[in-house]
Amino acid sequence: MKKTTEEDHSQCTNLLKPVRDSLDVLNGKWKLPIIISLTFGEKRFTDIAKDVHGITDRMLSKELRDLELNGLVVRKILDGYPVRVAYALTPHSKSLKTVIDSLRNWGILHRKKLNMECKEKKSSGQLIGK
Amino acid sequence: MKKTTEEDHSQCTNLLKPVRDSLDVLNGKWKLPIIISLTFGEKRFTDIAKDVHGITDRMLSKELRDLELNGLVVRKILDGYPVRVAYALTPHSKSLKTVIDSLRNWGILHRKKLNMECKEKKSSGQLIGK
DNA sequence: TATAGCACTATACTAAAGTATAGCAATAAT
DNA sequence: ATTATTGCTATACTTTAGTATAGTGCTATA
Repeated sequence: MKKTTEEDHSQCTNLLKPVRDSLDVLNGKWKLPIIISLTFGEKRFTDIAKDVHGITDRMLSKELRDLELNGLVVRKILDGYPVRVAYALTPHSKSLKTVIDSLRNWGILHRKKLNMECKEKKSSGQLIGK
Repeated sequence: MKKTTEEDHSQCTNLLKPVRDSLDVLNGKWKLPIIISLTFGEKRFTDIAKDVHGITDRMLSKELRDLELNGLVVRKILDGYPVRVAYALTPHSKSLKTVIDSLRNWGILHRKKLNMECKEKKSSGQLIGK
């Protein structure tokens, strides 16, 4: 193994910095799922909740506020009585498409790998606990 | 706004499921940064710590263990005295490259956007507080 | 002999993320 | 008249993530 150089380190920092900027905005269990739900068109609170299985109202409410503050979601008040609300993506959050696609593809790959390992263990009798 | 259909919902679920699989493995502030550090070659504990600015030894130790369990990192014991350890990516974690690239690109875009907003506010005198 | 590096672990703590449960004001449907 | 729906908020809580600080046994270097 060759020694880590200053050169390597600054190259690494260059890649790291923008990735961390992304992670700061997208962190947590729910933000990307909410955005994904909205990629299929603007939706109401309860419709998002139905898509994003397992989220509580409190979390959905909080995360939508966070996303709005970061300019990733807009809250639209639909005119008419009673007042209804819809959430939609912004052009900025639409640019997350490639991020979402790459995570989707990797997720599929990862699950495939897990299944393969599971089969291997079964056939060699190693399947003991977690 | 058209009503959310069953069709839409199952399409959404299809996209959501693998993304959540990815997020489950990659969640938190440190996992991707650690992996990024290792994309520049296998490294020792303290070298990773230098790249991933701000991480504590405890976190690094814990996250490396997690990543190892999930098959994203291998721990190599280098022979010789004193015993030295190096961490390296696996083929599986190398397949995260597209994920990392897309996050990097989006991070750059996001920061550009923030800077623009900041300038706008300055020029219209709205820069108050956070 | 002293100091620093390596690869950690231990203990104790704070802060943030997330859950559970309930309620509310308005309207719509039965 | 009753119940359900919508889009939330409030309170209280648990769990997980992350920080701070110290220490260990070893070796290499000055």
